[in-house]
Amino acid sequence: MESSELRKAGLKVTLPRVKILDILEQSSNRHHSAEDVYKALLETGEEIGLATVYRVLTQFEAAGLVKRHHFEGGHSVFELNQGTHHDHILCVKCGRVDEFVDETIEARQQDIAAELGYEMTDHCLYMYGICADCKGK
Amino acid sequence: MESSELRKAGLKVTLPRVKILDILEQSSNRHHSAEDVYKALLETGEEIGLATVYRVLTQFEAAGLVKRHHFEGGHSVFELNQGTHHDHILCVKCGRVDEFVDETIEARQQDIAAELGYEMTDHCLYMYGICADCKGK
DNA sequence: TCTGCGGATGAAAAAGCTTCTCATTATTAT
DNA sequence: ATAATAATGAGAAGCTTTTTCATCCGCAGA
Repeated sequence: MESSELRKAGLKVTLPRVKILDILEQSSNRHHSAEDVYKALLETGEEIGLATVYRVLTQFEAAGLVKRHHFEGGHSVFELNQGTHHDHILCVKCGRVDEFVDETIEARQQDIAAELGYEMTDHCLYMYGICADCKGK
Repeated sequence: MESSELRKAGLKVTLPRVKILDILEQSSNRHHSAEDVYKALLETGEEIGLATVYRVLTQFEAAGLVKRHHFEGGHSVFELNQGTHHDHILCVKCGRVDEFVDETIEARQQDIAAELGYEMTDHCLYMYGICADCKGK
C-alpha cells in the first residue's frame, strides 16, 4: 500500500502523490522523465498538473523514495530508489537504458575519493554508446 | 597559434572562434560554462553574442577540440580536450572540481560495455562529495 | 461527523539555459 | 579584388523546470 510509504516519508497522503507513486511502481520501465509521468497520468484520466508532477518528484527525491539522474541534454529522469545502487549505460541512438553494477568500480571509487580527501556523498557513472540493436543500422 | 588549430579542425578562422579558443587556453580554470566564456569575452572588450558562444562551443565539441560535461542542474560546462581523458569529483558544498584518471575503472568500463553489447562512444563518471576544505565546516 | 488550519494543488507566468531565424557581415578560394 | 559561401548578432523561440498565488484538500481535534 502506497499510503504507508508516503506517511513514512513524512508526506501527506494526497491523490497526486499516490497516483504518481503508483505509476512509478507499476510501469514496466524504471526510468521516467517528469513529462513521462505527466502523460501516464493523463492516460489514466487523472488531471494532475505538470508543476505538481515536478513538485512531487522533487519531494520524493528529498524523501529518498526516488533517485534523480541528469542525462545529456539537460533532461532529468527519475527512478524508484528500490534495490541496490547501479550505474547506467545509454544508447545514443534509440535512448535505451541498461543498468549494471560493478564491484571493482565501486571499490575503486571509494579509494579515489579518499585519496583526494573527499567524503563521497554520491556518484554516478554514465556510459554512452550504440546498443546491439542499433549497431546494424 | 590558434588559427592552425581551427584550420586543422576544418573551421574558418574567425574572430569569435579565435577569441573563444584563446579564453579556453588562457584561463586558469579548466571548466567553463557558456556564460563564463561570454562574460570573459565582454571583459576583454569583445562584443560577441551569447548565441555565437554556444554555436562555437558546440562546433568545438563536434571538432573534438572541447569536451562538454553535463553537471547537475542542467548546466553544461566545457573544457579543452587536451591531455588525457579524466573523470571528475565535485564538492557539493563549494563547487570545487578535481580530476582523476583510474586505469582500473577505465578498463572495467570497456569490458562492461562489451558485455552488454554496446559500442561505447563516451563515458563520464561524476563523484559528488565534501572536499577536505569543507569537511571541517 | 464536522471544523479549521496548514500544507498541497492547478494554471499560468516566469526563469534559466540553449537553439533557431534571418538579415547582415566576414572569410576563403579563385 | 571578387564572388560564393559560411559565420555572426540580436532577438525570438523552445524546453525543461520552478515560482506565484488563489483555491482546495487532508488530517487532527472537537
